[in-house]
Amino acid sequence: MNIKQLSPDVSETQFKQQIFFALSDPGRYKIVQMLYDVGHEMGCGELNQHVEIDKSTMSYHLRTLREAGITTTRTQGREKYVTLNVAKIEAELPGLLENL
Amino acid sequence: MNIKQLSPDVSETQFKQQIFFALSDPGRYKIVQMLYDVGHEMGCGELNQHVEIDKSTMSYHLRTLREAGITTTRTQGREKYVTLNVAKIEAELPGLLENL
DNA sequence: ATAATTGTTTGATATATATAAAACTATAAA
DNA sequence: TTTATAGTTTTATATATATCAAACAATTAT
Repeated sequence: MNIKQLSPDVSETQFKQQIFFALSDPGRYKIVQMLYDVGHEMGCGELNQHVEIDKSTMSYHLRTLREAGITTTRTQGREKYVTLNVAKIEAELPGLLENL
Repeated sequence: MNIKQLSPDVSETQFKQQIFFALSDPGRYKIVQMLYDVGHEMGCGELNQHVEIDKSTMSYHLRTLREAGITTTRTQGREKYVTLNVAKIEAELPGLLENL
């Protein structure tokens, strides 16, 4: 039994709770699911084609995910590409993503 | 590849999202964690000793969990006992509980 | 019967959240 | 340089959520 099981770090628990919060919303759930399924980064516009929500709402959800450390964003020209931080999520909640 | 992976049932996704919602709150997170760790039903009062929140707030959270199908409640006399529906949760999100 | 207990419900309240329109920023195209 | 595109931020709004005090219901103890 490792130390993590005896007393999980507050920030670890916090990250888990942020993941749970993110996945409790249908829009964000679809975004995360989509990103995981395609297995690579996606442009915001591309994402928007698959998850039909207003662009400002999409931006709001993407910011939530980004600020929680669940995704990472890369800018190229005027487009932005979103990546799901799979390894980071798997480190805390192994097997979660594949069961969405 | 089974049918579930191709098109997960709406209600399954809904149940998952309810679990995520439940776990996004610190109080409910602790309740679920405690119930999982002890491995058997707990009295509400007993739970309240371990998770320090107002009794009415506790009741509110327990109702949320119960109505989401995450827990089951049994009444005996004037006391109530709460059980975590481990099998049901594991069926949708295997490995989740052990990683809280 | 009266009092103590166990837990729920109601009411009030403060805060958080999701949504979308409109204005805005930055880059690329014409 | 003007226009179009991609995405963000602001503003407004409606709804959801968490919290606790107080009243309540039900059971058990005195």
